[in-house]
Amino acid sequence: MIMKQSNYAKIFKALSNEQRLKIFLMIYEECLKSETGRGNAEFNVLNEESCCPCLGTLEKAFSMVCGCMNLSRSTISHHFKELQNAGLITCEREGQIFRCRVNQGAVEAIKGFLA
Amino acid sequence: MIMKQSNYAKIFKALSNEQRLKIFLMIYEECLKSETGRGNAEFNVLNEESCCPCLGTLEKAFSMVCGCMNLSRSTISHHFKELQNAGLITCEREGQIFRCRVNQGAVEAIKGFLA
DNA sequence: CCCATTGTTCGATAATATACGAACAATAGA
DNA sequence: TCTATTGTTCGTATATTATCGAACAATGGG
Repeated sequence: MIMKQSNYAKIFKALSNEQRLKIFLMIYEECLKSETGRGNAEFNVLNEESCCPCLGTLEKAFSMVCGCMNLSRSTISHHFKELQNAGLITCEREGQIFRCRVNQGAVEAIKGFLA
Repeated sequence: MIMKQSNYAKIFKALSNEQRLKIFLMIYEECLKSETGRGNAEFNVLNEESCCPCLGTLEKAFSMVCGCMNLSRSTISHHFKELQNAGLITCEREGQIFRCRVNQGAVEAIKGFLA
């Protein structure tokens, strides 16, 4: 419990929507890959239930996410915003590139929730 | 990730409401106490933001929870149900005693979410 | 400069969630 | 048996969320 209860509630709310959870895990997985330089089988959660067999890099995140989830662009945009508001990810735009990163602090908080 | 995504979404949904999170943590904390035989300062999350300085045992859970949260009994009952539906707790009634337990499987799942 | 692509914002709508009080059921004690 | 307590269920009101499409803004390429 390394964070206020109300903050945990916010994080959990962001992850309580299945679509958003999926998006978050995509980004999380991508971040892991790019940090460790390899795909970690443990995190290949997407292949199981999701539809994104050819997921590239999350730098062109948005369109790919759109492509593989049956949601409109406005909805996806909304979900990205929610994840940002909950402090789970940060997104920045560099020209055409839309770069997403998982917020390490949030990851630690989640890991430390009941630990 | 030791559970299906959709199950995680369910768990997070249950914990996404601040009142319900508080209730869950009360039960969690009580379960820890009774298992280890001592209060663990790390889990005294309730004192921080909550209102239950004299929390006894969760065996008479319901009324105490009611007493220290500003919610009607029907609402509390509803929240308990939600926590049960998400698989986070189990409740059983023994006469007047309403005994709650945290579901250990769910705890493991939460701990294993990003681990 | 025009176009295609990509993301945002707005307004609408349908679905879900939160909460209450009233009525009810089960239980223990007087 | 009557009563007080405790939890459940039901109907309802209000608030929040999820989603869409349309209109818009920014960007890079031709």
